[in-house]
Amino acid sequence: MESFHDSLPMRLYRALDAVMPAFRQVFSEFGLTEQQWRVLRVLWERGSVPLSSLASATLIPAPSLVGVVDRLTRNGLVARERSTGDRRVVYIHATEQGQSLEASVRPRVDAVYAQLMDQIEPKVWRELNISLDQLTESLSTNPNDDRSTAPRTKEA
Amino acid sequence: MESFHDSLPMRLYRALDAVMPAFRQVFSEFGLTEQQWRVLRVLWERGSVPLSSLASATLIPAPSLVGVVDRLTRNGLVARERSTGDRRVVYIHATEQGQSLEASVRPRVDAVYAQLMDQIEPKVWRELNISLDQLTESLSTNPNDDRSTAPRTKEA
DNA sequence: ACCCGATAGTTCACATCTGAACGAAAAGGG
DNA sequence: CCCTTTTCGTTCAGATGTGAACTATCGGGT
Repeated sequence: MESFHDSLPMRLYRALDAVMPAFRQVFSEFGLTEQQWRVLRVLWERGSVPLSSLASATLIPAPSLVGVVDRLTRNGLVARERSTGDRRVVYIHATEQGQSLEASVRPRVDAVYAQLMDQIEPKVWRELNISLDQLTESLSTNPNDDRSTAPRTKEA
Repeated sequence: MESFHDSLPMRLYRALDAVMPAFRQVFSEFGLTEQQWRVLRVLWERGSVPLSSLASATLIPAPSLVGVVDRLTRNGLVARERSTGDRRVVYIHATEQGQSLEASVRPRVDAVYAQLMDQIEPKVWRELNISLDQLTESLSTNPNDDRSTAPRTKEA
């Protein structure tokens, strides 16, 4: 039997607690929060993105994302623009100022990431990525399957 | 090179997003939040615990934990009691009502956990646990090591 | 006994999460 | 074309996260 301390959720939370502080320190040096950085990171990569897509790409729930975008807008880093086709959709894009921020922040964050990878055995790193993907994949494919009647076979 | 989507933090967040909703649904059936359940879970296991120990055991930062304990106290599930020896320390323990809750909640949560394990290949499950532990271990042991001068050997 | 640095719990300000609800606009069916 | 259902962004209320600061208390050294 498994104790609370060794449960999967606690293991995941501990891993994040070990990984994230180093990144957050860099973010704060540029006046950014973790979520604000995630938003910018996606906008740098994709240009203009509907808010709903931004939510799924950043893993920030929509109600939270509204506030994050509000504050980024107030700071002049991003802007909203309502779609002309589907007027329910709101596109978010980085402003000039938001764009230019990439050149200064990215290298610093990438350095932390490289340093992170350097502290871990490559073998562990690979297995960790694979296991995490398989976990997420398994759960999102068959969330509430009835395993008592269905065969254990993977249908992928 | 690795995209933002495939970075380790995002993988960890996605895993949690896949795992936790099923648990939270059970918690809410009993009027508990995830953090409240974590506190009770530790108190059931250890009896009376100083708030600082409770913080590290539940991975809830102290300032948040104060509020969580406040609300649990208001609901009659836990109680504070100041240590007689070191009067800075505050011990938290479950009340009768808090204790009795275990019998109804634990089985439900354990069932979700069993169902979770059932959706994952045992091999993946084992490797995931091991990898997560090694990651956390590596980062908490040598947070800012200079790997350029030190040998890569593990000192454990 | 007195001073000082460390510790435990707390408070504060601000940002984010969680789940429910809401209004506007679009999509689908009769 | 009207009605119903969905979808998208948003708002709301309550709970939690994050980092700084503050109080009471403890421990060590003098």
